[in-house]
Amino acid sequence: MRDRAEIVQQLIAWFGVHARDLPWRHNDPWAVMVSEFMLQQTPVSRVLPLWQAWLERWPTPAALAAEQSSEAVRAWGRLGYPRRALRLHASATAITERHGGQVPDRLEELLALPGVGDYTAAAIASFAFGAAVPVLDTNVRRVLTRLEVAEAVPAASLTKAERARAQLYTDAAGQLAPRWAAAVMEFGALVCLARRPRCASCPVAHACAWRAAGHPLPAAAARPQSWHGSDRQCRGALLDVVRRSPGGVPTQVVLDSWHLRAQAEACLAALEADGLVHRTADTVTL
DNA sequence: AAAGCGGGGTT
DNA sequence: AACCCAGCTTT
Repeated sequence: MRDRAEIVQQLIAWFGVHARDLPWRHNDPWAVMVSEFMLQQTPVSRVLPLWQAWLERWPTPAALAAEQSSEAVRAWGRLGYPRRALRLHASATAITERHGGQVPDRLEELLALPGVGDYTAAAIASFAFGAAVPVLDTNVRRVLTRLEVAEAVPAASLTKAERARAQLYTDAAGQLAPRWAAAVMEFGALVCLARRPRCASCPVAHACAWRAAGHPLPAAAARPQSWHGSDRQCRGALLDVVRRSPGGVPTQVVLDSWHLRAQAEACLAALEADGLVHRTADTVTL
């Protein structure tokens, strides 16, 4: 019989010893929210310096909402997925207008904010407000899949079974649910690693079905679109040219920064449609 | 369910 | 060169 309460207790104990001292863990809900946006598909090490600069400049949602969204895109720099900057700015505006400038604490209200999905809503509710909700990020999905399903990698998309499983652990944690949420995520990030898990220093190896099965390898994953020459690389290159030129850049300079004219035209149009750049007669601005 | 969206560090 | 990273939105 699986003793989830024991696993919860052991990983919380592990967390007490090994948790990183990440700055957003002892800051206000807005600071937590900014960190969650930046951490979407982005490693902690790259987020740390930008998060600090962002909060010094915009310490509240109202402060960010008072700026043009283009300033948010510029400050986002090369963190990646710049639409996150637009969505964070739009969320700050919504919080200022609809929530009196305070980050909401209910899942339903959080989910209504642009750029906030299931994971981010649960993370803010748990980490900033102490809500007893499952927080299912890529780390937690991997940990629970290995513990109970005996597979190295979770399914491509979140399943009902995973949600139900995560809920069992949250229930088992009781009052310690927020602590559990932080602990199991940290455990996935530091020990139960995707590539080379450190099973020798795992406090719950005794309960791991994947380990018991002999660490079967994952099925070969589908190849993503190659980066070199992709629209994503093109968009990033074009946006970087615009971002580094206060006051705007001639359209021709932007287009000439990419080696394929047709692709550059299409990507610039897409960036404009996304609201990441704006075009006047013959110049491009943020 | 699958595709599109960034960028950089690690292996 | 492939893999990975505190995902969200649209189709």
